[in-house]
Amino acid sequence: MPELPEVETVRRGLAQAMTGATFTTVEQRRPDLRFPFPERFAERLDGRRVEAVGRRAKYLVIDLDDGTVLAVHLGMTGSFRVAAAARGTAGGHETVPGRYYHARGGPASIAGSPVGSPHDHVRFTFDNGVAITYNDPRRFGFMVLVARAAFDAHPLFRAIGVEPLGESFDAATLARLIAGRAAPLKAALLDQRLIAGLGNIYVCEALHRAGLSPRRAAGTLARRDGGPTAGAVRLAAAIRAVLDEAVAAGGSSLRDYRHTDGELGTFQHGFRAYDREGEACGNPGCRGTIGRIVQNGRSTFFCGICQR
DNA sequence: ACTGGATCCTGCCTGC
DNA sequence: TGCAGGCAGGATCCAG
Repeated sequence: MPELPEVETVRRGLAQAMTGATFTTVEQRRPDLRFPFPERFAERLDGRRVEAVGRRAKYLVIDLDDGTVLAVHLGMTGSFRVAAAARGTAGGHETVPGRYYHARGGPASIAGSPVGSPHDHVRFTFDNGVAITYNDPRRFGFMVLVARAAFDAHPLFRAIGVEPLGESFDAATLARLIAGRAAPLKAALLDQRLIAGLGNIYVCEALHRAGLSPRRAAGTLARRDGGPTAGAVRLAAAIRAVLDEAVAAGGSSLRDYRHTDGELGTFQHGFRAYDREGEACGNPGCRGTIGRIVQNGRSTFFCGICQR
């Protein structure tokens, strides 16, 4: 689900709501998500103050005042909803997360019930009056507690690759990462050990913008001396551009993704390839049509005419 | 080294 | 109308 732009949007919402606040209640409604919750999860959070809400790849990284990090992965369908502190009267009850939305249609339902969805798995409350609920129908998400000092060495995080919006990501870095690789570009860009945070949507979009075939061997974007080809320069720029634009739009809303305040991201309207099978390729001067193939079990959308 | 497939889950959409 | 099957933003594991 959520790829880098969606996780970054969630991060901003959580940072606004919980930075500086102290956990007063942690209600854990089932023993596991994708993995079991950490031992004594609620007790270990209770009374802790949130120092910062960060992001690494597709993980939310919440630093606590005792040197512990609460790291959260949203999987495919995880979401947080923030119910604001009771300043003013916003209707008396909060809306409920986890409603499903059609990819192209409007909301299937907006009205919330005060009871809560069966997929609300964790509810945090804070001393500033904020309540934050984690909802995850498919339960591919998970939460872990890690000592800050051990974070970089943790098995989940030690192999994570470069941040594509970070200063160190450029064409030269991209070329170095994929030099010598025979795997298709699509697979290489989805590999979190190389570049962290891209998923199916933004890989399709970046390759389309760069005019590169998802089937092409990744290593062909590195010159023999390891430097970037013109294609690598285009791809690095396309990755950064599409992520920047998506973050600015608050991410893409398909099915169940929403901001922590319930608003929808709008970048799905900016898709040029993803989920546009049969539609005209929008690249300048190209008269091709977007097609769909399956690579590594995932749909790839691309134009066979201008993506070489 | 890479690919394909299965797996963890639930729910929506399509087609029969 | 019902129901089975396919598919979905992630990620890991295994066999070949």
